[in-house]
Amino acid sequence: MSGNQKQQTAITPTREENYAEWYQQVVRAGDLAENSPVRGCMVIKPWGYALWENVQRVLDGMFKATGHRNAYFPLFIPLSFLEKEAAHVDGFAKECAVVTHHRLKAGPDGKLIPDGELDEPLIVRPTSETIIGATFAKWVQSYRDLPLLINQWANVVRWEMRTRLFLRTAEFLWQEGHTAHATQEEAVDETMKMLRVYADFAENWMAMPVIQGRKTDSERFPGAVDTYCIEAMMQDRKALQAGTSHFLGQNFAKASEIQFLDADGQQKFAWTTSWGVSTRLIGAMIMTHSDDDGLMVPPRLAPTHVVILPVMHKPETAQQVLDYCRKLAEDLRAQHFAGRAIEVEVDARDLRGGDKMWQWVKKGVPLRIEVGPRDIEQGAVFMARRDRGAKDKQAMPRDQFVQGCAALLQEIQDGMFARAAAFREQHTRRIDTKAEFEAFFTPKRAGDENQPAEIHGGFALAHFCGDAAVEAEVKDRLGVTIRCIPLDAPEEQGTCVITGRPSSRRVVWGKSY
RNA sequence: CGGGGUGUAGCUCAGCUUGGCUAGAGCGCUUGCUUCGGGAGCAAGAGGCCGCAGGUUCGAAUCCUGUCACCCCGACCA
Repeated sequence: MSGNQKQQTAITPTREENYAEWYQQVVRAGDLAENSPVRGCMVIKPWGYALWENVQRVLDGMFKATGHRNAYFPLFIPLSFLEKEAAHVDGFAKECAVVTHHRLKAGPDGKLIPDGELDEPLIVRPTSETIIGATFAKWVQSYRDLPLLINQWANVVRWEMRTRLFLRTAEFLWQEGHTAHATQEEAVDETMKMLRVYADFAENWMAMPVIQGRKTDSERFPGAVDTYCIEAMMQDRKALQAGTSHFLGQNFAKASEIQFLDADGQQKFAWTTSWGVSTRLIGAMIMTHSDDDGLMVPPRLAPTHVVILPVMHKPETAQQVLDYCRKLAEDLRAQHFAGRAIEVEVDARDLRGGDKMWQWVKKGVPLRIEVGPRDIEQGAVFMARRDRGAKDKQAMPRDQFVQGCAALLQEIQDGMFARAAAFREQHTRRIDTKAEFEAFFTPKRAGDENQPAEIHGGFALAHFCGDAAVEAEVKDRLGVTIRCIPLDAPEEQGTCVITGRPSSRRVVWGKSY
């Protein structure tokens, strides 16, 4: 062992030491993504993209099962489309990438300069309500054309000032559902149905507990009547909005003239919804589950469930070990978990064992199996779980492992959810006084006041009088916002934690991403 | 767009204040030996127009001017 102190964790700094930097290092160590030459845009690497593909696969199945069909709309949107809905313009105008030319020509110094100015500039979609609305207007003529249930998988661009891999990038991948309905009731039902789909996905696939709720007016999607969301608590106790579902009323239908002739012979505007989740979910997954040894992938979304590490440093047994591992992989692949064959990788790369093992730890693969000559003699495997310590390994009979693998994966999945739920529970507090509320969100500076804001706070369940000015003041002063008004919040008479005015329901307050 | 900062090897950086041998370190990479149910040791090696363009000078990574890019702190945000 070297003179340097042995590294205690695979990731430095730890979450406690510097949470933001820890996050960056987990992304890097997990080989998920990296920054690109284009400011604010990321390169998603194979392991990170495989996670996204699993998110896509599962969600796409859920969308299809609820009657939606995929389609694809243009990346470019005529500038005039954005102008059609006033609130929508306000919300997005400041972060639009604009295309003004369609050609390049060589300048005098050999540099390329834009040429061929467009009559009407195009914006790169920050979201597609307007272009899809214009299309729906053509598709919808009669009540028989409704409901129209469309989803698209796409990239969008929002020219953000500050970006962080997966959490906020200038370009990101997402899905956006857009639906049109004959009645308000139907559209509201759709909005809520898709919110539940997201909550189901977050909890049962990502192992991430979420609060379903409605946004206050100030946090609402530009142009929507109501915005609903799922909010999750990250390990720094900040809230992350992981998905949104909007009831758009007739706002966009009127802006885009989505009209139909109803059964009663009346010409009516449709009622529309939109809903989306993005690659931000990968960021949510990272910050919900990872530890100071790196990523921990929920088994049901893992690109690889089991990695087999052959111990082959003795040439005379190497082939035998490799054969045993390949056969083991084959037997495992015949098993099923969460609707697909168990994914197994035999890592026979010519690397030293420790390096290899730590790479997989940092990528968060749920199960690692080490197989050497000794195990083969005993018909055993040496098994390590990602949700336990990296050195915590146990020998078990090979066949028992194969038979029990799927159950073990589900056990890990359940354990991850339980751990995240307990964490959220631990940092959620019912608060009734202004003093306690402010103390909850004011970082205690232990000793060193130069220290960046340490991890503190969480979710405060407190009454709110509904005054947007109060909400703005709290945001300004404490950096705390109302994450949502929980759908399951019971009626409860109380007084606003800030103003003392009467309130009938607690809302969720927190700092957010 | 306001305030601050940085550009030197694949990565993280030292060197610059006070100009001067062949531009350095750690990690990573390649090769060999020894280790190895564990992120090992020793040795050798590859890799740089010192962001770019001018200028001052016998001589510039270092000083001057310009320029470009990026980072951090604010306002905005899935």
